Formats: sequence, C-alpha cells, structure tokens
Amino acid sequence: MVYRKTERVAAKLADNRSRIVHAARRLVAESGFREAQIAAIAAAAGVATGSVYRYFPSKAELFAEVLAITSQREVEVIEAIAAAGGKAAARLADAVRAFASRALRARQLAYALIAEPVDPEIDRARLQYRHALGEAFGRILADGVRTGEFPAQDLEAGAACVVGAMLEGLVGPLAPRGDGRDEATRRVTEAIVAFCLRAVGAQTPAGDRIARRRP
Amino acid sequence: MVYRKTERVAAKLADNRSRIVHAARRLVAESGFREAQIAAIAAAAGVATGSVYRYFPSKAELFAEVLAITSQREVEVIEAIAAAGGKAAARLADAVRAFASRALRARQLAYALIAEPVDPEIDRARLQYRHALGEAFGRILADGVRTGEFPAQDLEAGAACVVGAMLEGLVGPLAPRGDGRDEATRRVTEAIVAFCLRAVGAQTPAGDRIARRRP
Amino acid sequence: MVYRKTERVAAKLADNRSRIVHAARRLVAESGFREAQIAAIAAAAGVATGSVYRYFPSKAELFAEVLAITSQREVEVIEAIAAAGGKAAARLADAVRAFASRALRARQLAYALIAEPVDPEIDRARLQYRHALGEAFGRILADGVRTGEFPAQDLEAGAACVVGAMLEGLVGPLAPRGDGRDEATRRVTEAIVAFCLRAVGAQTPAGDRIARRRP
Amino acid sequence: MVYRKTERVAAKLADNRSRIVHAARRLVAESGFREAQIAAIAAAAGVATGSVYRYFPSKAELFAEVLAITSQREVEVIEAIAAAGGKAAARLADAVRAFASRALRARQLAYALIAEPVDPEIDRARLQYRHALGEAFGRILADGVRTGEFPAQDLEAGAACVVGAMLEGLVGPLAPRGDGRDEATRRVTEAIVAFCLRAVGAQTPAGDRIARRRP
DNA sequence: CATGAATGAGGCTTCATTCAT
DNA sequence: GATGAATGAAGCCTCATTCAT
Repeated sequence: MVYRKTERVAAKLADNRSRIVHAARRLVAESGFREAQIAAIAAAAGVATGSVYRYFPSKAELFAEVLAITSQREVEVIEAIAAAGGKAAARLADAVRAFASRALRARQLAYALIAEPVDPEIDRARLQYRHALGEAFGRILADGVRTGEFPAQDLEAGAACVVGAMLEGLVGPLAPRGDGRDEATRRVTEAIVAFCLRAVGAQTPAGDRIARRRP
Repeated sequence: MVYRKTERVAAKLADNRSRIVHAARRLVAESGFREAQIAAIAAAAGVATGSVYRYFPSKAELFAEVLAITSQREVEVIEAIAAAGGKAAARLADAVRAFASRALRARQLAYALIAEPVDPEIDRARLQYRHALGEAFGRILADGVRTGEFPAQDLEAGAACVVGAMLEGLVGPLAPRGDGRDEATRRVTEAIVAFCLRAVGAQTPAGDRIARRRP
Repeated sequence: MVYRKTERVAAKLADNRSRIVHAARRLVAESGFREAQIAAIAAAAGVATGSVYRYFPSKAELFAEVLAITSQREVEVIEAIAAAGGKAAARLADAVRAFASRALRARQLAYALIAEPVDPEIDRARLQYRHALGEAFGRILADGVRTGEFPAQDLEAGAACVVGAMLEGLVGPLAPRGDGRDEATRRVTEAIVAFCLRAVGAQTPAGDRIARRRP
Repeated sequence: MVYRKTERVAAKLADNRSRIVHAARRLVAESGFREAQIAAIAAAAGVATGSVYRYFPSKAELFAEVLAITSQREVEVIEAIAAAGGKAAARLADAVRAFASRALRARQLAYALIAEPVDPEIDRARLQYRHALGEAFGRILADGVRTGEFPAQDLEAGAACVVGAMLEGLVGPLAPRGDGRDEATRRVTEAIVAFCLRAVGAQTPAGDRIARRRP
C-alpha cells in the first residue's frame, strides 16, 4: 500500500482538474468556445486527451463547470457589494462599475460567458449566471425600495433590466472597445451607472438635476 | 419570348432564393440554429442541397442574411415608431411595447436572433441588428433630449442600455414565460417600460411620482 | 431538372449500397467482424467513409443487413429443400448436406454468421437467422412426423437440436478442416447426416441397420 | 518468520489472483463480456487496475483463464457422469440433463461461455471448452458402441453433434426462457435427451418404439 | 508489490461543401 | 441552372495498458 492518498497526490489531482478547467477557461477567453476542443484543452493543460474524461464525464459538463466557476466569481463580487452597508444607490453604482471594469478587462471571456454560442446543454449554466447576477442586483433594488431611496417598482423586472442594460452597454455592439481603463470606457461606464440609477428612481445628484434643465 | 423567359427565370430564381431564406428562418424559429443544417433547409425550401450554394456562398452568409432580413423587420417597426410624431416618452414606451409583443410571440426566433450560439462569422449580423436597434432607440432619446423631455445624457450608452434592459427583461432568464398576451407578461412589459422611462429621465406620470415619495 | 432518377442513377445507388454490403460481407468473411470497421468497409467498397452513412444509419444496422442478407440465402436453400417433394428423411439428409457444403466452403463467414462476437444489437439478426434455420428444418420434421416416417416428437426442440448438431459438427472445434470437398469432410458430413436421421427417428437404410448389429 | 511471511504473501497473491478471476467471471455472468472491462473487474475484485496486470499479461489471457476455469467445472461434471458405471444411454441422458440444468440456471454465463462475442484471442479458450465437452460425451458414445448399446458410428462427429444439439436447444434462439426448474424447460430438456438418445441409436424405451409405428 | 491516474491510439459519426449528371 | 449523392476532415469519447509513487 505504497500509494497513499498523500497530500501530494491529492494536490496533484486537484491540480490537474484545475489545470483542465483553467486551460478550458483560457482557451475560451482567447478564442471562444469554438476553439476550445477537448484535444486542445488537454494539450493546453498538459495532459492527455483521455485524462479530461477522468475529471469530467463529457465536454458539456466541463464547460458547464467553466461557466459556473467563472461566473461565480463575478457574482460574488456583485453580491459582496450588494451586501455592504450604505446607500443603495451608491451600492448600485459600485456594482455596475465593478462589473464593468471586470468585464471589460476580459472582454472575450465576458462575451463567452454572456452571449457566445454553445451547446444548449451548456447554456443552462449561462442562464444560472445571469439569474444569479439578477438576484444580486435585485437585492440592492429591494433595499433601496425598502428604505425609500427608490420608488416602488417591479423588483424582478428591474433587476433583469439593470443586468441587461449593463451587459448590452458593456459587451454589446455599442460597447466601448477599450480595456476598462481608458477615458472613453470610463465615460461609458459612468453613463451606464447614471442610466441605471435613474432607471431605478434614485435621487440623482445635483449635477444631474442641473443637466435636466433646458440648455 | 426570350424576354419573357428571362423574366420568368429571374422570378423563379428570386423565388428560390427567398424560399431558402424563409425555410432557414422557419427552421431557426422552430428549433434553433442547431437543427438548421443545410440539407434540412434545402428540404424545407423544396430545393436540392446543392442549390443552396448557388444562392449563398456559404452557410454563414445564408444565416447572415436570415438574421439581417428578420431583424430588419424588427428594426423597421421600432424605427417607424421612433420617426412618428408626439412625445418622446410616449414613443419610447410604444417602441418597448412593440418590441416586447413581437419578441414574446416568437420567442424561439427572438432568442436565436439575440442570443443563440452560432458561428462567430454569423455573429456579426447579430451585432448589426442590435446596433440598428440601438440606433432606433437612440433617435428617440435624442429627440427627447432635444425637446427637453429628457435630461442631457450619453445617448449611445443610453440607447444600448435600453436595448439591453429590454432584451434581458424579455428573453433573459428572468423573462416571463407567456406568449405576450397573458397578464403576467403584460405586467412585466409595463415594468420594463417604466424602467426605461425612468432611466432616460422622462417626466413620469403622477402615479409614479407619488410612488417616489417616502412612504 | 436534368438530374432525373434515370435507371443509371438508380442503378448506381443500388450498386453503391450493394457494394458496401458486399464489402462488409467480404471483410467479415476474410477477417471477421473485428476487422470490419466502417473506414475499412468504405475503402473496400470504393466509397468515402461518410457515404456508408447515406445508406445505413449506423454500423450496427449495416451489419444487421449483412447478416440478414447472407443468412437469408442460406435459409432459402434449406427452405427450398424442405419444400421439395419426396421422403422427409431424404430431404433432411439433403438439407444437412447442402448446409454443410456451403458452410465449409466459406468457413470464416459461416463462423461469423453463427458464432462470432459482435455488438448485442447486431446479435438479434443472428438469432433470427438461427430461428429461421430452425423453422426450415422444423418443417421437414413436421412432414416426417405427419407421414409417419418419423415418430412423434417435440418438433421445436428437434429442429433446434438438428441445427445445433449441424453447426457444432461443422463449425465447432471438432469440425473438419477441409473445404467441403475432401474425403475427411465428406465423411464427417455423412456422419452428421446419419446422426440427424437417427435423432429424428428416421427408418435408417439397410447399410446403417447392418452397422447397428453387434460387430 | 521469513518463511511465514512468504507463506502469507503467497497466500495473499493466490487470493488476489483468484479474486480477479472470480470478479471477472461474476461480471461476465451478470452483464456479459461487454461490461467486463479491466477497471470494472479490478474494482469488483477489490484491487487496483494495475494489479490485474501483475497476474495476467493481458485482458485476453485473463478471460482465457476465466473461460477455462468456468468451463473446466462444467466439463468435470460431465466427465464424472461419463466415467460412472451403468448403461451408456442412461449416462448420456444424465449428462445432458446435468448440462441443461446448470446452463439454464446461469443463462447469461452459459451464453457467454458458448456464444458471446469476444476477442478472437479469447475465443480459443472457448473452443477448448467445447472440445473438452465433446470428448466427455464422446467417451460415453464410445462406451455405448463398445458394449453394443449403440450402433457403430463416427464418434467424434457424434459427440460434436450431441454437444451442438444441446447448446442450440438450450441456449439458442429456440431455447426455453425458464430457469431450468419450470415445466416448459423440463419438457424441452427431456426432448433434447430423447433426441440425443435416438441420435446415437440407443434402444429407446417402449413408448418411443410404439410411436415409431405407422399410424 | 500495490496503486490508480495518465496515456493516447483508434473508432464511430456528423455535416458543410463539391461535382458529375 | 438544378440535382442530390459523395466526400472526408474533424471531433468526441472509450478503454487496454503503462508507470511514477
């Protein structure tokens, strides 16, 4: 019984699994799902093709996990902001900004997460992501409505709309082409923030009120 | 005689082309891109497989046209509303409602148009659609800002956000499951309308203003 | 409409289909099911791999047909003998001899037909063959019993036993190694014939009766 | 101490080897060769996959041994009956009955032993089994001929035919579906016994002789 | 020796595209 | 031009065997 499940062995296994997932993630981030074939993933992970199947029963399951893991991180960021204290409006703004800066930094990945063509089987994972994202934003909205910061409104629809506005604004065809740090991108991000704040009925700051006046 | 024959031939050709496009569209609407293989499309169009390649150089180009034609119609509807007279807020509301009722009536097609997995090459056509949709909404926004109905704002971003909010609200994972005519769906549609009106800073009707007051 | 389904085209199709079946049959006859992979069959038939799937939905179905066609011929031969006039005993002897001479001439094929390892899905076709073979022999038995040539007996079991005796005697491990025309093989064949005749209770000819006497 | 250890180790080794063989046998009996992959066998035997290769150079050799061991038992039963005293006809009948009752009780295993698709390499073991079975029956036949119970006949062919008749009658497509203890199965078994007795020319009991008369 | 994860060759199947008729 | 059968590259997955620990 020489082959004990020592930490090293366990680590190796976990490492392999993780390397496969990350290789898959990387390939998706670089060239989209199209290019992320099992053989390529295995090669990128430094394992044999068959080894992928030791960790995942099928390609679909692997990708589901890639989507799940990747999006979980995004959702967690938003959830953390949602759960923080302070004004709902400020949290909403922060959440949008956080999402934006992350999405723009890894545009191809964000696109894949959100919109790229995949197997219908894999798509479920994507829907879950957007659902979770919606719930996180929904929590902020609910808080805002409860405290009177925001007017009464349909929370579910509002959350979905915020998510949609964000996604389309950032990943859609009108999205800025920068990496999240250039001026143009910052402007668009702030425009989306303002859009969402108004949309949920937040008391907009003075500057905005002034902007409302006829020129 | 020769002229007539030519005419008839031309008509036949146009007819075939159109039948192929429509067969493709129908298959997509019914079962998504997955099921829309060249052979299936040809069969549905009543032509031979090879004939598809007489009219389209590749599958991607065929689908690009399917997307273009289908979305053009949608865009035209929105553009017509955008170009109509009256308050920008009313037009915005109408446009969202029109989009919603059409999208919900042909959900699978709308999903395919907006989000379903396809070849990256085909995806460009999708982006154009969303771009055009954005422009139509952008025009309404611009009108509203010009007349002072809406406050000054980033028009491009705002248009994209409106489109995104609509799409996510209607086709995303939180979307209603009805066909556009049931009560739940109507409620969601109106919630999206209200969201977008607030988002662009429209002077909301009295009822909404009241809701804005602290409870 | 230049591409009419002329005889030539139809013939070509039928030809291709048949060539695939025969290539498969040949490969099986030469090297058994193991070697009969789709690619090899296609190559042997002079078509592309994919073309096999124009004619057969799966490998299993192709082999089912190979088995069916091949065994049908064998069964027909036996059935013709069964349906002929004359003494049942003579027909039984003829049927066994006919089966033997054919089986021995294409030993590998016979083995594959009867016993070689295949997909369980394909196996059904094999069972049908043996069933049909059994029925043909059963008819002879029934005739013999009806005319009083043979004693009353379990016809189903008897037929199965005759088939089994034949198969084992000819294709089994004790089978002769010749090609059906050498002396040793002829002797074994006649031994099997005698075995089956006695087994069904046929009035054995004088020579045999003599052999029954104590030596 | 060292000696003891060696002894224990040797026992352990023999134990492992035997467990692998029996696990393989069990898997085959339960689900056929298809399901009996090395990994599954190792798991069922409670050893590691690689350990299988410490005891057997290849899958084929393992299965050859499985077949050999399993069939040896069957052959021994038949041989014991063959070697017993008494009338050859009675022994033949007993042997057939013994074979039948065992085969029917473990139908899947019997099928695998006799007919299921496997590697050609493994098939040799199967042939040996049938050969051995044939020899056991052949001994009974030889005895019968020597004592004058049975007429002179080709012993080898006769033995093979008896085996074949049995196999086909019991495991073939016309075989009864029971477990060897139901009435239908008993009837078939007796029909096969009668068939074989007649086939070897045994003096059949009075009832059968009467049946031989013309009606 | 035992372990069991890793290997990777090999097989089946799909489907966009081509081309002889 | 139209036809639709033929093509064959490409991708997923399996599983006997190996080998570092």
